[in-house]
Amino acid sequence: MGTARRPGAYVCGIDAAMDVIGGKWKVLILWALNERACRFGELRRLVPGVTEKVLASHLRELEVDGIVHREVHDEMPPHVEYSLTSLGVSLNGALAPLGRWGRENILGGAENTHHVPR
Amino acid sequence: MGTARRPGAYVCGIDAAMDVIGGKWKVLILWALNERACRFGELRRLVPGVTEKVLASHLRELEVDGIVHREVHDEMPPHVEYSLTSLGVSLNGALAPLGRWGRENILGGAENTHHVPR
DNA sequence: CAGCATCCGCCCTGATACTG
DNA sequence: CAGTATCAGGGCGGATGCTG
Repeated sequence: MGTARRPGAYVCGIDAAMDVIGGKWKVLILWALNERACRFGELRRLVPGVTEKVLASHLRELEVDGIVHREVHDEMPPHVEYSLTSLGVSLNGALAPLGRWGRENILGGAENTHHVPR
Repeated sequence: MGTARRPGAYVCGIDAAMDVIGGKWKVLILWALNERACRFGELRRLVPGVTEKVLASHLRELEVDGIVHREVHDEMPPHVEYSLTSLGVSLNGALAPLGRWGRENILGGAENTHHVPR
């Protein structure tokens, strides 16, 4: 993990993509941001179990990889909004079939069609 | 990683799927087996860089998860063939869009349409 | 509120050697 | 050929505390 690692050593498109989404919580972050832009604290609540440090580092990696856009509003108290770039949106689209597969074959329910749980 | 971990703690289908393909070499193994059934030694050559130990453990996890079928021919010398189950085939299908995304957005070429490189 | 700094620990991964 | 056994290392993730 860590943003554009293995420079050119990718064997196929899938392991290249896996490298981008390979963090423990990244797909959950992607999923959360798919609905709407979020602030840091929101994301922390939407991704249950993640710590501040890991969330911050994952967000930074996703930002460097061009998946996530980070917008700083210069206020007090601080206000930062994270949102998907168009690349992030397309990534999420490419992830959708995998999500469906997991829901149908690992889980079993029909719940959780698209959005992040509460 | 290790086969049906986080019992029921999945938040959505994607992280459930990620848990199945979360090993460092698993998608490459899947990709290789998508073409044809393979013996252990073949896989080792088709997945460049993987060690015997890790390949064996990944294959075992994929087997327990119902993705890979392991068939032992009782001969001398030993002969074991690995192939995808129908679940594995469907997983690979769900992985295809992600592979396309990675190829188009991380790599850049049009090579590597589907099969594992030499 | 949105982080960074530091320390720590575990699990995954890797190298090597050996066996049925 | 197809693994297992053993040992070792590293990197990712986790907990806590502090700052602008």
